[in-house]
Amino acid sequence: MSHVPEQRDQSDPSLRLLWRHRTGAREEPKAKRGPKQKVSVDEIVDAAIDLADAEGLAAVTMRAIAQRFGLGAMTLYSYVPNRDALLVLMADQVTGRTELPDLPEDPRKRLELVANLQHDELRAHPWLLEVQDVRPWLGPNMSDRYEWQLRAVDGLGLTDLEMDQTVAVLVGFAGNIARSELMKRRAEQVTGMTESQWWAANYETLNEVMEGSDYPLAARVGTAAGEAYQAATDPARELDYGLARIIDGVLAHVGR
Amino acid sequence: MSHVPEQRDQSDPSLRLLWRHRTGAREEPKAKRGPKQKVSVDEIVDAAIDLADAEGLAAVTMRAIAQRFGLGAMTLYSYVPNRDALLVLMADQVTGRTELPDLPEDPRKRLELVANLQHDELRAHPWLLEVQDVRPWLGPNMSDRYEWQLRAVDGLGLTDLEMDQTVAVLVGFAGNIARSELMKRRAEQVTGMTESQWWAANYETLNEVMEGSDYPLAARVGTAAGEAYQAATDPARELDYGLARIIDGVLAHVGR
DNA sequence: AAAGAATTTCGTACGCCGTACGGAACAAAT
DNA sequence: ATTTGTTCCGTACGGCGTACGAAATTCTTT
Repeated sequence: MSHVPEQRDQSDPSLRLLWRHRTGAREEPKAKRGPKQKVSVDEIVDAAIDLADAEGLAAVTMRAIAQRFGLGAMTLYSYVPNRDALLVLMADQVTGRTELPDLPEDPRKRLELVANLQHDELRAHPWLLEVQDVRPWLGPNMSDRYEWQLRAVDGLGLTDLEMDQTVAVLVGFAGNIARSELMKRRAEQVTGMTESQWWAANYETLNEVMEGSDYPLAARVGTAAGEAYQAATDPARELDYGLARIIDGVLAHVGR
Repeated sequence: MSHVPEQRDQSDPSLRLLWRHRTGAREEPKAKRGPKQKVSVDEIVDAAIDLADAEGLAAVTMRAIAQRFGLGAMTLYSYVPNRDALLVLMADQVTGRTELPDLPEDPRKRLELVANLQHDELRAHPWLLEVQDVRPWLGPNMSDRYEWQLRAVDGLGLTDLEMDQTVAVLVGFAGNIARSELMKRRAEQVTGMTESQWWAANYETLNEVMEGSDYPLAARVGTAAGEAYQAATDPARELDYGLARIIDGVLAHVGR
């Protein structure tokens, strides 16, 4: 008999897992053998998201998740190929939780909405910032998101390439704001002091150690920025300035 | 005898380590006891940087670094309090390696320079992106950098607060570009296929799995972007578009 | 010169992590 | 009734950061 050379399936196994819910109409529940599965992939992913929200991504260990269901650690591997795949599933699943509102008419408002939605989401689930480092994965909910983002920049007069890049700039900026907020929170948590307390505690040491160097602008601007950030009751609006400049630039580019 | 209540030193121990080289003129070499140290903090940090450059931040383990000097793993802890502190030292030390060029007259060129310098550095040392997550630390070289960045946006007519935010936007954008480039490289390394090979290998699966959903814009824009990124011989210039928009916005804001 | 004190070196060990492996329990197909 | 493919999961391996304490080394003090 002739033997077809095995044509190994090069396709990524995570893909089918990501799209498990809306894979083409013909689902085949096809009764499987072995013990009934005690939980579902969705439950596992949800539990992992809960854990990450509550205690950070580092707390999302296979053992910790399994324990939530009274399962052995290795049992998870019959639901998910490995931890990284789980992180991707978490990212897509949590992305699906925020619904995508209708886009306003006003172009500026549209672009603001794209950035703000991303920012709010990242504030609610800061661990997404760390997962992003794994892969820009294309799950169903992330695909929906991307399509929605493109709709927001559609019709402005941008080229296809510019549309993609504009979305990237907006989303990336929102991510940077979220990241800086996260770092601040983490710093306070690790040191056990607020930012101003830290500065007070290290004032002498800093003076002593920086003797010889001088930073006229940094000193002036730094304290100004410090006070402003501290005074701001709503730090979420830290992104207003940068966002305004970016949108100005984009709208000017397309001649509005 | 009266007893002063111990007034524990709340100052961060890493600070003195960071500024070890330019701490106030009065250095006290003050002969210490015990065996001579076989290496220096700088050598350790440099070795760690080499490792990170060559094999990524994950390869920077205490054991691996120690081995480079023929030392026991625990020996490093007499030079550096812990791994996180070492990462901060690495970040500051590598920041000191790129010299800060004179700033051009033209405001636009100044802002471009800030972003490009950051981008080039992150391309050369991608692990900096992961270290940033640890802390926005203020070492000597990072302070120099910040001061230089502020000089670049000084005199444009921005408020102090806006100066800080403008620098943050530029530097953050450069970081995002670097991050996306890094993810692309990593994806190719992990899958063992180029990006177009991956799309080819998963074409069928994607079609099958996305049956039912449709992404008109994403399909059009995605392929356009994909081809463009692939065609670009110099992907480093991926940042041109976003950078131009951001700078447009900033310069418009100050009325130039 | 001898004793004491402070430091560096580093072997061992602990508690984590992801996960490879293989056996047992189970349910469907034969 | 037997085979076959799954699920569940205990055990174990290698790797990580690092706490601890002993040994070695060097300066300070007697």
